Amino acid sequence: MIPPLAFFPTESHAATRVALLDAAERLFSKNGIEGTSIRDIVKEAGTNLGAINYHFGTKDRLALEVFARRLEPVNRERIARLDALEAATGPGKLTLEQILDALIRPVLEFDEDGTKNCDDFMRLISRCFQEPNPEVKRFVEQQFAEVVHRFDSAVLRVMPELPAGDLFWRMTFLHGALHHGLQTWLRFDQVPYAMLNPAAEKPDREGLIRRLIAFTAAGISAGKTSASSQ
Amino acid sequence: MIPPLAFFPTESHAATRVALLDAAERLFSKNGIEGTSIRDIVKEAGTNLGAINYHFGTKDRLALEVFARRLEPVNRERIARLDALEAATGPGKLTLEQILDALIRPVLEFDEDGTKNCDDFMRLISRCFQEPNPEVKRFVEQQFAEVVHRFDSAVLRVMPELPAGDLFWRMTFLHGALHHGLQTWLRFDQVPYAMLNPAAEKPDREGLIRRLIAFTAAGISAGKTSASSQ
DNA sequence: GGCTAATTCATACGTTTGTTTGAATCAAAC
DNA sequence: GTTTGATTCAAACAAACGTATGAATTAGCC
Repeated sequence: MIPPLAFFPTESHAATRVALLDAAERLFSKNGIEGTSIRDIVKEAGTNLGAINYHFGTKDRLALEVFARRLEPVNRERIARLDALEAATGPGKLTLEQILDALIRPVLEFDEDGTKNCDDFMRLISRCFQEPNPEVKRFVEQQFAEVVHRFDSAVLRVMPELPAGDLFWRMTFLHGALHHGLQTWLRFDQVPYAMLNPAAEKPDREGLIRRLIAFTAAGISAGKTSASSQ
Repeated sequence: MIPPLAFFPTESHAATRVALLDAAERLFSKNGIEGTSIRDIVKEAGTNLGAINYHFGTKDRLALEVFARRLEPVNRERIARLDALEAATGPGKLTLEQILDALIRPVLEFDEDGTKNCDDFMRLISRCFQEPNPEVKRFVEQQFAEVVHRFDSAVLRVMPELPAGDLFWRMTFLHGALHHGLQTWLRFDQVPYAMLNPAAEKPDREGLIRRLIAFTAAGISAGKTSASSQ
């Protein structure tokens, strides 16, 4: 019998389905997609091998849904915050820090609505750009393209003197800093060069956001005679 | 017969050995370690399955040597350049940009002595922090710890007013920007949001280095009243 | 040429992989 | 209480996996 595969997250019509997604998310974030077998997943989810075939068909589609389930809400939230910002203050009146806050904060805060397992997915986010799985990669990059386009425009409006070619690379560096910083923050207690460094401290979530914004805002406005704020 | 496994790169006593390393490097960078089978590797290297057992024993040790072969020279070069810099000008007289140049340039330039396949390994570098293989991970982080320690001290000397806790995170962001930027630069022609953005251009190697240094130097000296140079 | 050690090769072993199947179980409707 | 459709389960499939083995082949030295 052909599994009833609605293309994307229809509804969590079965608890088994979300248990599988959670288990896969946790194991993928630890061992990667290729490094996780569907037997590991069903064992962690406390169910059976056939459940994967029934709910997702193949491992590849399961992987795709693992990413889609989290990535879509995060990116929707990013754009929604930017919209709200531009609606509240005039589009030209924004500060760079406000824009970066809308871009960065949803990635670290998207468990506010009660979503659990957010740590596991945050680990996944920083990994998703190097995922070799072609379906997953295409989805991630397509999602990403939309966010980049919106935020590029917003930054350009508050920094009209910045060449667009420069902006592309600075936004690329920003995302690298964001993902690697997030990864290091989440695994702080297991990162040897963090443990060995007595001066290194793990800030709370808000502290990390503040540091990220300070660093990337300065990087994006590099070359200007003075930092954009403070 | 037990394979003659000297612990680390003894000498490339056999052409087959380096052919295997090259092939593994290329395939690992494309598909990850778990996503690459040793059968793929020996096929790419034009040799036989037994060759891996003979030269490396196991796949895990092959993976370790793939990383060690390139990472050690790169990190040696980074520290050597910093040493040379501090020897030439007094340790206190350095600029932040000079220090970052010593940190960033060797990653992008380490094929000067004729090492080929450098592109493949550059792709690997940006991936090595999320490698689940425990032996590889331990090696990478240990290598990294030494570099971080040396460069943290150097930066602190030119920016004595920067709290050491801030420095740790800013250097973390720097490495994220470096690796993700490198990854994007190498795959520029395949990155959809780069192709779709008419303003995005792929600079030459020197241009990428210049942009990276400008961005990270500004980020590290964020909060100061004026940018450190230019 | 003949001996020795190093290297390559074809082949096989036991596991684990993703996927499939068909029967068992469950929930709700009639 | 029986029927129906959805869901779970144990079992099995072929294929691919990492590893091991022993015979061929090669290269260097006497």
